[in-house]
Amino acid sequence: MITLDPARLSQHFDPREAEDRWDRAWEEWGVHRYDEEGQGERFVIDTPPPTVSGSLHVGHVFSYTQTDVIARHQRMRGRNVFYPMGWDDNGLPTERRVQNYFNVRCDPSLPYEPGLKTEPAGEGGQKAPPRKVSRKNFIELCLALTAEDEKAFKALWRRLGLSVDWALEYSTISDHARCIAQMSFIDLFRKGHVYQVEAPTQWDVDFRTAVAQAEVEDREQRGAYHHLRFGVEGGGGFVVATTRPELLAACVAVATHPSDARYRGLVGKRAITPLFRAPVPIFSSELVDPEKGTGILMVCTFGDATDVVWWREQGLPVRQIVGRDGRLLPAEFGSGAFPSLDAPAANASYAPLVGRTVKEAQKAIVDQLRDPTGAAAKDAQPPLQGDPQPITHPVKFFEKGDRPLEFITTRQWFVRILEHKQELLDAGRKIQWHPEFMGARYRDWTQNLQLDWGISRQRFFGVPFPVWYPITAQGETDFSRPILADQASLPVDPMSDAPPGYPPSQRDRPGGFRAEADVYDTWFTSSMSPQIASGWTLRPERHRRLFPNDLRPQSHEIIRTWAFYTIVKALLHENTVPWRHAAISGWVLDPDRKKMSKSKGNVLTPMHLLDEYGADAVRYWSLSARLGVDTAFDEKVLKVGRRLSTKLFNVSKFVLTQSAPEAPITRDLDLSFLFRLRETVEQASTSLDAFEYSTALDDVERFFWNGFTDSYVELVKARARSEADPEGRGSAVAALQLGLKVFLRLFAPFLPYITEEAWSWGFAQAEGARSVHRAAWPGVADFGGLRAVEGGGATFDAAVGFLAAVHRAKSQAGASVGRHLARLRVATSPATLRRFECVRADAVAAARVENHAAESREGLADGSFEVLECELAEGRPEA
RNA sequence: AGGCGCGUGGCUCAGUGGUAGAGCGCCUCCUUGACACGGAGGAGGUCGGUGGUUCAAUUCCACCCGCGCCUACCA
Repeated sequence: MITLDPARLSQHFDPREAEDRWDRAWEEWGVHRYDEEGQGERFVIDTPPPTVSGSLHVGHVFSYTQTDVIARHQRMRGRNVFYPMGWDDNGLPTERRVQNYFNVRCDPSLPYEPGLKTEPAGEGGQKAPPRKVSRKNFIELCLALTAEDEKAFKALWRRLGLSVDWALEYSTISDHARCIAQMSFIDLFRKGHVYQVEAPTQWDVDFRTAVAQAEVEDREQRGAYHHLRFGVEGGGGFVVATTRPELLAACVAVATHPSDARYRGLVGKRAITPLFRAPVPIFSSELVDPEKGTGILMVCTFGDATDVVWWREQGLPVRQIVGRDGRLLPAEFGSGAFPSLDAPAANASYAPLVGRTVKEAQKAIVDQLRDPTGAAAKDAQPPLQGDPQPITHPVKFFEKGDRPLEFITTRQWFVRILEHKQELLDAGRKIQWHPEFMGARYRDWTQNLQLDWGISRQRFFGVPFPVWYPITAQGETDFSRPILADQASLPVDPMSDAPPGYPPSQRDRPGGFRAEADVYDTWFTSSMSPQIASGWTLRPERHRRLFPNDLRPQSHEIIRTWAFYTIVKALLHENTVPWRHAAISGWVLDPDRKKMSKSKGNVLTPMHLLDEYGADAVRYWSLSARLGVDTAFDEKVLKVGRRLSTKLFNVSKFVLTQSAPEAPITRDLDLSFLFRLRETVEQASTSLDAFEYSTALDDVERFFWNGFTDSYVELVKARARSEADPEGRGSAVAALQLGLKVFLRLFAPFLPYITEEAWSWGFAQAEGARSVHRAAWPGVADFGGLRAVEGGGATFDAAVGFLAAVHRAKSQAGASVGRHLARLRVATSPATLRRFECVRADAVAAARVENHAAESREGLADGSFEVLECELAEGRPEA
């Protein structure tokens, strides 16, 4: 029996101080440590490595807490929990942040400057032109800044009480992760799952890199149909509608629908473009929509994805006029690539466009098109018919980009995924999604795949391909015979390391080698998070124990990227699924139910919330939301969490300061309360096993509040202090302590700080578990040996119902709860009356009734009491 | 345009084939010995709309409306 001296306990709980103290204790004690040697059942979590260059967001707190509660519960269940934390630091977001933070740009042609000094650009620093730095200097800046960013994230995670095993921390740019990611490529290459090809690729002109289908999003943009009059060889003309007149010089064909009578006569002839007077074939295609525009359109290099399809199907030439920087390239009309019936005029028209951005070029060419001298049809009408007709239409953007994507022909590496669609769909069905409907997101995405996975990025801060190419004696790079790194030499940087069998001096020389300059798509590396954590080929035994993982938690917007690619890798490398369960968290919306985003300026940062309400309260808010449900941020819920935490503090103080001789639990009220508590334990356990933590929290909280603090504690208070009834007192105090001991453990995964604090006051020592987070999850062991009680929980309910009726009567009489009643007569159902007899003494004492009578009446609901007569006692007699 | 999710008291959200639930907010009352960072009581909803199935629908089905997301649409 634990008995504390009330004077030793502080008046209030100070979350700030306690959080710091317990965080340090947990780390010191190794409470969250995975046991490498442990033989017991494991529970392996594949934690999302956050992009550290992104800003801290309440959404982070929200979803990571939802994972943590599962980790903590599993640990208390006795599982050997593997809960790592990674940082996703490589990739464009970091490069962009470094560019802005230091006002620098990477120029790979520059030499490395050792000891380069850079200052944060500050607020007004953007006005100066960016400083060009070498690739190596740029990467150093990225590493330095991400190291700082990781510190901020880690501080938040620790403050929040995530039970991560920090010994398992990793970052996706580390040597270890590079090694795994390069191994991944080598394995895919050997199995024939990757290929490279020179092909039109969606290209961001600002970042100057290719992007994958998954990174592309549509944005509604203002545009305009420009009606351009084309000529036809042998006479006549027609009008196309285009939103991209600036691509006129890149026009390679004209297309119409086979059933469109208006243009049927044109098919097979050649059209003449205005201004440039290029003869281009007219063909028909089912892909043309006769209802759209004028039903006849120009095909360019490359206006959109359909242009790419036609280029392939029709064997059209390439007239690439948009460069990698989004500006128009020089072109010589009259040459082979750019035929023209009037080359001098064409070149005169094109010359002013060279070097202009797409947007500028559009403006310039529209002016030219208004001039009748550019007409291709010899009827003296200007090529531009009427004014452009404004429309809004969806345009593809890189999700992190600012200007529309262009299709540009480049050499890229791809992973074959289209041919594995069916296996990928099967894999999705083998994974249990929580909530289940999230599996549909994966299925829909996989079914709709159009392109293989482009993994080349023309960037700097990323994991390089472990690849070189031979240079022929004539000095040509032979991309068809890539040289792969030796597995044993990983990680390699082909820009500084030489390939197997070549001396470094042969770099970029005829007969020598040339490095692959591109780096991986970030997802190529982060899709290996389970393997990075397990060690994969570097630690095969360990990998075998940890993979496939048990749980992948993540949010729904990255199902098509992170979840998808991770499934791809597990399939292609080991022909398995990467995890058994995927738990998909929802989003935090702003109070108006709008998505939080930087551009809207409605993003909430979490630190001040932790300061104001405490980590347990912030966790409570996160855990009140069900998996997969988008939740509006609501500060009220934080207040509720803080109140719950306070209540736990106070009731723990009360329970542990009661004193009684060690005694068995014998009284019906006590046993009946414990009966109900046991039911709550069972419900919570079932819910948590199904990752339905919010239901568990709700059930536990409800019974804690209504059943324990408001009812049971009040009902036994008198007996717990009784001098006259030592047995009853012993039973009461023992039941109070058992109740508290169970509640602290039930709440521990949700509110780790306050529960640890209260646990430490006595149970830690008494139970031989110094941390509540390593104590056994409540179960049969706690309730074994207790006598079965007549009526089960209904006996407890009868006492609660009686107390509620008395409270109601007192309130209606304008009296306080503590006011004594001189006389009370109540009625209840016969069954409830019978049960009430067992708890009558406690109930009457708690209600402070001097003379009472209880009678039975048919027709009343079980558990409820009706007050028939009630008389307040005069004044306040001594208790 | 298709798919998915959501629509329950002022707010945020649970829930269920059988007379509607919680917390917050609001109103009234209470400083009692764990707790005023509290406690007791109360008011407040025809569960988005219309049909259908059923003895019975907020719950199941169909359609519609509104919101959100995903996918498609780029001439």
